[in-house]
Amino acid sequence: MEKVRVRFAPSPTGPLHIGGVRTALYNYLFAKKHGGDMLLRIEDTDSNRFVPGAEDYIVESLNWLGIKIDEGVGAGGDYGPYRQSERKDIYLQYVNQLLDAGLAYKAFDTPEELDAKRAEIENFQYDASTRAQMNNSLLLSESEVEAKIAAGEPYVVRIKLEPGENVVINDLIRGEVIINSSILDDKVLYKSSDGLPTYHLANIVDDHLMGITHVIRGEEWLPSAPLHVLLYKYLGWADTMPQFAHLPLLLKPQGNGKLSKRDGDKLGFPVFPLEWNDPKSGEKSSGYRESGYFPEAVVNFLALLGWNPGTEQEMFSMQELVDAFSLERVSKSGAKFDYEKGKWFNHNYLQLKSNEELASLFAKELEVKGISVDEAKLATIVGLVKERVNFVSELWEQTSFFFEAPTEYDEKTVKKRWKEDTPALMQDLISVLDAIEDFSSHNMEEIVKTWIAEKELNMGAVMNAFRLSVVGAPQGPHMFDIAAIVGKQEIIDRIKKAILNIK
RNA sequence: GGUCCCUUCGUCUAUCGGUUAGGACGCCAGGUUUUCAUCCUGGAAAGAGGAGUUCGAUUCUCCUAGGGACUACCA
Repeated sequence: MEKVRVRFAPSPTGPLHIGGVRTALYNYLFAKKHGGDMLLRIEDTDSNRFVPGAEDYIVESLNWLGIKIDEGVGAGGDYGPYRQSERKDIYLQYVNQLLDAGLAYKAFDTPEELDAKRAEIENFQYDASTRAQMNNSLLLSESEVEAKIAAGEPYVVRIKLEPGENVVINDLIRGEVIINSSILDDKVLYKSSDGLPTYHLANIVDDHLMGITHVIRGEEWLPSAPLHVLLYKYLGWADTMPQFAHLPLLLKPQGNGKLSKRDGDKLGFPVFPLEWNDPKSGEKSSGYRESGYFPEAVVNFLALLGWNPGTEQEMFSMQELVDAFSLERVSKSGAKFDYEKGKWFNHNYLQLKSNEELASLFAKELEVKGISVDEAKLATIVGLVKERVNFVSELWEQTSFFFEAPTEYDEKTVKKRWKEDTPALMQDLISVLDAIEDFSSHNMEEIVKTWIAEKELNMGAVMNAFRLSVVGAPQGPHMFDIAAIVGKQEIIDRIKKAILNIK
């Protein structure tokens, strides 16, 4: 079997969105599963929609996620250039081939004329039934055409489709899809205005020239797949046409429609892998990376949206995904994006990180707050609370009391746990704590518990008031672990402060 | 409107004619705990509707309904 070659071919019209990321991921998994190559091609044939920075953004995103590019933009290779805007001459050659073969023609209709036609005729379509009413080379003599072009009249090249043919697409996910060519229109393949082809032509030419074996793309391309099949045929490449797989779409969690770039942060979660600052509008959109997601979590989460291994395993490393992946197990229906599940994945990956690794990430956040803590100590603290959080950014609210004394005390808890005799009790606790030499968690616990037992005190009354004094709220890890880390003097100070300030 | 694709718990999904329709997220309850969280245990929760094929349909076929995509000199 020939070597598998797949491509991810985004258009640099803005940041990559999460659906595009999944398409890239599935391409990558498929390629690696079969020992093949993953190419990155930039489809910048629409000069009007080009956005500066988008290409770098795409490369950086894939890099962050661990989707490695074997060939193409940012990686080089023997089939370049990999930017379509740099391949003008190549496309022109095939445009001419189609023109010469009578499989395409030049059309001079202006956008205004086309709009007028669409307004005039309901469901107007530029095809075999209407092209005779239009302004194109099929109706003009060669010299007339040349004269128009010489006069600088812009034109487009349209494919000349024959009606009544059933075009069969053998989709690896959907099976056989049959579409009649009569419903297709004479799509524009090339624009003289900028000398660039449209997606359809560029895509087929590049996939062919680059030896692409499998085209794995979003379902939005399914309706134009027959056009692509026909183009392979027109260009004489039917024998080596790649296989197609149209992926189900990622849908909005609520409401209707597919997830789109324009959703930005409106949905309450990022739709981009990395933060994006729009150079035109100045608008900033959040990214998964900046929101504190681990790339492994994003990859794992995305992989399972539309694909499943057929087993009950949910946690997958990239390598495990590669090993388990198959297009047969990609589902056919669109998947609503479930942000909650994404958080759960991040939670799980966070648990897998070492305390030291998390501490060093957390240290950066503390630095911003002007807090510097010994890394070993910080690792201990993180270890105590990490199972409570989904993100490193949530660590602060779980640990702030390790670094600063509470400034207020949770009202409900005060009402419930701070009774008339509590100040006296806390005063006694201070004496007990003050007398402890080895202020380790275990030793402290033994001494305090013995004291409680001997004095026949109420464990809950002591411990809850103790916690309220130190933490300010009814939460947090084991009380003696907290106390050992915070240290004797500070603990005593906090209890004193609580006695003075509560009520 | 037209064409195509799709349809199992709220969500992601398993099931490739015979199952008490399974798992996960989320939700609820109970347990553990000095608190909260974690954790453990349990629970509620699904085959869109209608025909047909079959001894037997969630599974195959058709119709209806619903959802989605496409319908640009955008990709």
